[in-house]
Amino acid sequence: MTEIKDTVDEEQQDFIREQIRADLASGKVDKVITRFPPEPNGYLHIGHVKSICLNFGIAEEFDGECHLRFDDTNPVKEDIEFIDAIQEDVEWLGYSWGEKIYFASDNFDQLYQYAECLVEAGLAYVDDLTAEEIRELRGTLTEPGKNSPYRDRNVNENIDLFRRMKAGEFEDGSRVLRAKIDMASGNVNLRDPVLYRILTATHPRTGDNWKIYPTYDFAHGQTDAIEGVTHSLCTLEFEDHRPLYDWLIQHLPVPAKPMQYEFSRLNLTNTVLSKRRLTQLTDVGHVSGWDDPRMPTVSGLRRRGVPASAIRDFISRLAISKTEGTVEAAMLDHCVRDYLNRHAERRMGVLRPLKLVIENYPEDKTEELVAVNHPGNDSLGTRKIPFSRELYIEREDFMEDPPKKFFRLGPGREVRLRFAYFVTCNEVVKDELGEVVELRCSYDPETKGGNAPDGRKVKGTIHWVSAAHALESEVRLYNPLFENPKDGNAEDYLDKLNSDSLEILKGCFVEPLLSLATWDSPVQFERTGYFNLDRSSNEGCLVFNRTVSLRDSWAKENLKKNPS
RNA sequence: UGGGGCGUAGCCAAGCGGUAAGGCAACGGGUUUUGAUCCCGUGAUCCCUGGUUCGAUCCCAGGCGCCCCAGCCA
Repeated sequence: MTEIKDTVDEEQQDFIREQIRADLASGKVDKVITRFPPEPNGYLHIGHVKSICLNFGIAEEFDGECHLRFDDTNPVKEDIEFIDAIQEDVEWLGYSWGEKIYFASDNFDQLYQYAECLVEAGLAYVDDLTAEEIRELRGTLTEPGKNSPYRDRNVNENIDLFRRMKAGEFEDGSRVLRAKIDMASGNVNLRDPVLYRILTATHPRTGDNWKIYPTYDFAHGQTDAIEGVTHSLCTLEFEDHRPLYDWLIQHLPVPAKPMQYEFSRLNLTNTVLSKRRLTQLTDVGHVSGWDDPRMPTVSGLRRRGVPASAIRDFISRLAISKTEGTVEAAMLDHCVRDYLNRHAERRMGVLRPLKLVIENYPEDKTEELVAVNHPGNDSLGTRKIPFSRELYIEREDFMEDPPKKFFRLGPGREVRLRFAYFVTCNEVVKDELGEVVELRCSYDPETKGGNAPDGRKVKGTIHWVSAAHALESEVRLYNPLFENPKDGNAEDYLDKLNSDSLEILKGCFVEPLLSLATWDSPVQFERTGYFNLDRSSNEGCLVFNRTVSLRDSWAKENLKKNPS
């Protein structure tokens, strides 16, 4: 291990940055303004992080700014809880939005004025059709739509009706404001899209002031323009909306002409990244909440112990492109391990304990052995670990009838206890069921620290914990939400959930120093994985989350030999 | 003959007419008081077919495949 480096930021190149460089060079824009526009109807997930890193990242790189903007145009779905959670997540990821947080709802007055402009210009009309009727007249993907009978109302009548919609004179759903574009367009978004609808709901910010709310299409581009956004970056599914985005900007007296560019969203294997589905998982109770450590949400990853830097590193290895693909979860795991390997201090913890008694070690003796906190980074120092006659080792580090290539403990075999002594197994104690319950061993006092003066080598080194000093704790192991890489996208994804996604281990033992653990101080339990303290932990019962396991080529080889 | 996109190794991708970067995964090997880390090594007739060109992953034409759109969701 040579240097500790969290991010490697070379000049990133992608078609969006290329476009920005060109716009800057040509003088089309002199300051880049982007925006991250979440709708506060759910928690942020790692897919959103791609957009966050892109938008905030570009602002940093080009010395511009990125607005955190809540796209709060639909009060029936949105909630203050999500507004707060989203801010916390963006901040935790390491981005700042300056003094001002933007809300689409800040512009409701201006947006309304713009709508009247469109009506005045004869480019929008109030339609009395029901939602079903509108759908029927919209045509299909291969057949053109038909004009609404209300399409040719005169300007005065439209203005009057629109104002009365605003005044709350009409029922929900009874009327909408539509743009007058082209019912025969091949692009369905241009077949007189709805701009305003009547909604009776209390808005998180504007309360009951408004009876009508702008749709995404009407609010988004105009809000971009009002805020001075220069590059409005969104995902591929909005590509079809760009003509409408441009049409509105072109026909309205907006202060700027933002441009929309689309990139592909992030898809990850073995999980699900659809907000609708994540909402369902939490609502139905398949997981404990939005921050369940199995969730691909920012809060879930955080609770699981994934550092923000690792997430950002992962995103930075992704490319911004227009090709839709699915990134393997192994890529994320790699980034998490890479960061944690460099930063996490090492500790010892025994997940599935097996008692080991050193018969030639004094009953009343306790030694303090020195262990390094990080094998590749001396600056992290050392610590002392108590050692005594009775220890716990990992059950899987002992085999009664071990194969040749098994380097660990077995009857008559000698191994090294990490940072301690060489120990040899003399006797295996079993209970009445024939299960191994204890190992009787002897140690070599000459091997203190782990080296034999006579040059004798052992092939295996195992971790341990002193029985009298260890802290009992609970350890939670997490596995993917879906065993099959693609099942998160399956129609019946709920039926395909991995029933082993959470494994709770009780009666684990960890070294005493772990009493100082915190949720944001990741540690490596040597030879097993990276862990952090769960927020449900308390003094009476420590609870650790396994963030990610260590790579295990031994286990992998065994899996190949006897797949089960 | 609806519209809009996309197609480079198992996965993500660079490439912008001069003869296929990089990362992940996988597989070998070395070091190792974590079977971890680290180090070294191994993989492509660029969806197909024609055309333009001295030369095409890149340009043109025609196919094929995949994705998105018919919310008063975003």
